Amino acid sequence: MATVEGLDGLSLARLADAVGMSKSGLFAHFGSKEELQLATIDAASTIFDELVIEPASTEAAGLPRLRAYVALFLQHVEEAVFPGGCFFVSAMSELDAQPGPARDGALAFSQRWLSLLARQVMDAQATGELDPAADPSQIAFELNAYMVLGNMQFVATSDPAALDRVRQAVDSRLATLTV
Amino acid sequence: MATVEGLDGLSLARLADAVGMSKSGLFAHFGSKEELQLATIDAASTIFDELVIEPASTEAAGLPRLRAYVALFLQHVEEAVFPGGCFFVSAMSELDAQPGPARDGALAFSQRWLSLLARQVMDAQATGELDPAADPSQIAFELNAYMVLGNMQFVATSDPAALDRVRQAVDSRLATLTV
DNA sequence: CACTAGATAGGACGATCGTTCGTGCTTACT
DNA sequence: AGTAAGCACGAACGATCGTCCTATCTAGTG
Repeated sequence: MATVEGLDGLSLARLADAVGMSKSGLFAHFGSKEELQLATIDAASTIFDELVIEPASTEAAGLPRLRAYVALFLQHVEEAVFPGGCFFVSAMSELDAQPGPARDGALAFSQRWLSLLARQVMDAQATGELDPAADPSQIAFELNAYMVLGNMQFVATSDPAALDRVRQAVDSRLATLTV
Repeated sequence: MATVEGLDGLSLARLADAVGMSKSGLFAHFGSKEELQLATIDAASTIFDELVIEPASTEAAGLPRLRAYVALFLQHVEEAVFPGGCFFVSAMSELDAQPGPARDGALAFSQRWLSLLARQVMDAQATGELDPAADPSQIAFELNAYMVLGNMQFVATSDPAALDRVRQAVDSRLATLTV
């Protein structure tokens, strides 16, 4: 719900109704709306780990795992695990100009995701799969950019072609780095 | 204000206070909050045109104008014309999962922006500046992706390095297409 | 069985939301 | 001078917001 209405636009009453609880009963579990938002970010983080990060870890470090990250990310967007697309794209867009614990939590996750991508680039360089002259952080930024925009376009248009653009962009970018 | 609090999070009372009017006096000009949001999108569209699109039209069609689009976009982000970054990145992120006239308006602008970028790629191909084998829409997608993510990171971190990443990404991507 | 801790419900609170109404003030035209 | 139009205002509306208080129910412990 937070990916559709926003972390702030989601109200206690609607959430309580959705889970079949009373507003006060739900509220008692968190104590404040901000705590609920932080718990929501934690929950989304866990889901993302389970659906994207952990499954990719079965692939060999380097290029295979990097491609698995991209494929699993796009899959979780296309399958509408979150109806409003990637949770952290929604959250960062909403919170990026609003300092506070919620923004810090979402930002920390985004940076962890970026560093995971960068690490796979580094590993791919170490194994000789990718050009060692490239800046891993820069490549991670570019690949993530494709995924973020593709996610937004897919949510807005429901057109899987947006995700195909991401795949092609990733492919052609990695091709320029293949030795 | 809409780029910080969101088009929905912005309330009539706060806006009226900010412009030194009464809530009812301001409201009378629009008739409903949705009309205010649509007028806000129109106003932001005009500002973007004046600061980014029109100034770039003095550059020659093709590669020079394409680079001007990127440079002016990054400039308007860095100068915090909108305190929450590019208005349409904020708007699309908030509205992408909420069908309605507001989303349609923001989406239309985004697609116009993308088509402007794609047209410059086509012109650059026609003038022999860029590889004619590339798909202009695909290149526009990739360049816009850099700008969108760079915008989000800059707003969240206030670190101009995010915009430098965009510049480098654009440069290296265009370099692969230079004949 | 008595007692306690925890979860949930209902109800109410003050604040704020978008919206409506009635009114005074200014401006411009007859 | 008289009048109509438009603008801005204060006040209030019902709805919804986050939050708090209190009561009820259940599970587990002695």
